[in-house]
Amino acid sequence: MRKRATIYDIAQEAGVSTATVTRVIKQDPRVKAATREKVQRAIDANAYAPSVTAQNLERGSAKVLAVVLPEMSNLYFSRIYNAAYWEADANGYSLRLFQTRENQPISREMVSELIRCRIDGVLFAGNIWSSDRRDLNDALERLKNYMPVAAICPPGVDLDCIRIHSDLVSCVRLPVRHLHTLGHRHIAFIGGSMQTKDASKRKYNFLEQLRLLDLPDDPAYHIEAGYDMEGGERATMRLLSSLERGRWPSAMVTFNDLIALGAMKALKKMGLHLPDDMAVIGCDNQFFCPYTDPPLTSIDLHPEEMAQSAVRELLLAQESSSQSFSMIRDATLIVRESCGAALGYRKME
Amino acid sequence: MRKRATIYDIAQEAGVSTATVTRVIKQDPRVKAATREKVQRAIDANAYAPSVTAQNLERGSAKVLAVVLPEMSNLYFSRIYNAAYWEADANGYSLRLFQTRENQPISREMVSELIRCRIDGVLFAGNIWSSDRRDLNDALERLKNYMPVAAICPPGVDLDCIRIHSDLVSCVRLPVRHLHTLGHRHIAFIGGSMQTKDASKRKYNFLEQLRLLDLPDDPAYHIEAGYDMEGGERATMRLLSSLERGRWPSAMVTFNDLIALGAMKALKKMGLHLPDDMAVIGCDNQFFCPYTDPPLTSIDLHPEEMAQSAVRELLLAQESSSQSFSMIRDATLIVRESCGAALGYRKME
DNA sequence: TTGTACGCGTTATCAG
DNA sequence: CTGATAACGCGTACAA
Repeated sequence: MRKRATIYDIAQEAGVSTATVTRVIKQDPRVKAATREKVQRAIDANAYAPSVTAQNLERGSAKVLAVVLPEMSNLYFSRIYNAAYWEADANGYSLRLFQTRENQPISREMVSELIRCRIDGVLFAGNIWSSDRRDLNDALERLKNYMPVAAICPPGVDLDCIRIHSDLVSCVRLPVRHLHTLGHRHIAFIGGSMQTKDASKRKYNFLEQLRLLDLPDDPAYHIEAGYDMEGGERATMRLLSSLERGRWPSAMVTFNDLIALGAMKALKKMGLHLPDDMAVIGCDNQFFCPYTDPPLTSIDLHPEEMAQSAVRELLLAQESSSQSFSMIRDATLIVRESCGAALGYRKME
Repeated sequence: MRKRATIYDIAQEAGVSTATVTRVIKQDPRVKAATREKVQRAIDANAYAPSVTAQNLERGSAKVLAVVLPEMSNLYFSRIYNAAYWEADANGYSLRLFQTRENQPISREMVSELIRCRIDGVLFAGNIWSSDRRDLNDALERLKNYMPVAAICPPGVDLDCIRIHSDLVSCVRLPVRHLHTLGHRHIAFIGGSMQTKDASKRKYNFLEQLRLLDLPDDPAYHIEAGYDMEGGERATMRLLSSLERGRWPSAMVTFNDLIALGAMKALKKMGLHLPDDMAVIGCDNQFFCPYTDPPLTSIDLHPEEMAQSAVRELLLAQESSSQSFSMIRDATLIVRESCGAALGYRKME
């Protein structure tokens, strides 16, 4: 491992001052061609590159944004990360990822770490909103003293920071209306876990939609399912086995595509055929949706755009210090074949 | 945005020197209880936390590892990242992700950036090995002057760095033997793109296996497919439509699970039924494998363990400067139902 | 037990 | 056009 050359070494070797070396590097025009060349030679000879750490200290900022996410098992989060990464990159910032341990919300240590690292702005996403409101607000208040804070969160979360909301109304209205149009009247909601703000919001909106469309609401039709395939599979088995066949719903709206995947497996195991015997709608429009059998109709929440906006606002907030901002990106229904719509089905009851 | 307190502010407020403040923070026992308390109060009052940037400058290292990956669309890479993240974390290091643009290999700028940031060790993964060997070696040589370098790469890559090899022999031998055992004789290989070291290695090993098992080798049976579902779907259509029905293979080994997903869709579109009409084996054992229809038999390359080893060796190499190391983690066949094995099928010809 | 003074590698300011 | 020098925030000898 070679010893790193410093700006002093270069200055000495070129017989100039450090200031001149900096000027050469910064392409400052007011430096004699001969001098420039001398310095450049020394730089090349030593493969010299200024230390970012020292630059950061001098500048008083490392030009780093942070994104705090629950462990990136779910592709939804890597989409957020990716979009944020390139948006930061485009603005000359780098992005550091902080992962929270297994469903643990933000810890005090993580907040400290964020502050100690002199992060220039932080974006939160994922279900950290379920944690104790007091703790969360404390953490936020502490952070806000030092950096702009943004969150991708359900609408109505009363956090005092830049809020980018996913459209949890459309997110459930769209599928319900779609199913209604196709003639379905008995629709189930297979959701996350209801302690979560996100899931409970969706369930609330779901019931609201049923009411609006004058559809029957059977309490047995909304059921917790966690956030992954296993959860979806189990929840579906539970739902169907707890009801006699005649009371089965004819369609299911799921919290996300992973749950839908599990649900579809359960349905197949029960001998049901999609979309004839059961319609299914997922959420997140993940990469595998076109490749399930049948291809899964889903909702796109546009996480990339949300992340991009978040980063932009974070960067803006650094100067204008307008810490308050709130926007909502509406959801889009992507119709495939898991409800039969693309096939021209129409449910008759 | 509050002005950050520095160690000077604290020292002044507590009426002591900066050295004492440091001692209190570092829990140095040789400091009078009264003084300690005074200082601690000042620290708390200002929510003071030492600047990591300054610490880094002083220490001469930021305790950062880097991992260079092609854009994380493929879950395979997030598994690597995640494992590396926690292993680094457990050792007091943080992990920075550098993504290469759309199939571009390592750029000169990225190498410079790595050096400028005083990264303490870098891990490469993904198909950057296809790039011009000269460029790659230059980049590596340059990097190795400043930090240990590790790579997760196909066996036989003659890179002079810490090499963690995925087992590209077992990775294709296992599926071929499995299929052979089940009575298949006409096996196709739907692979990445053959300019890639990885894919061409696998194809080579695939042919080797056919020879060993005395199976017929039809050139029409190996076909490029890229790396995603679309590629797999197209390749499969191409394969089948170019052959009259009698010459169709009875089984397909695919480069990865995404390709398998696409292939399964194509097969269904052609009216083929799995596993009766065609057996399929994927690679990577991704999360959705148990949820395809039928559940997809796949190979686990154990990317997590490879990443973990890589990080460990990187950390070790910092001191011992033993830059050369090479290990191989063998692959595991995960049998599900896409070949009928779990169902007790046996092909008769 | 505590304080002084310097180094870490840059950049910016001000003088020349 | 170029060179000293202070500052960035912290840790650490060394001294007291």
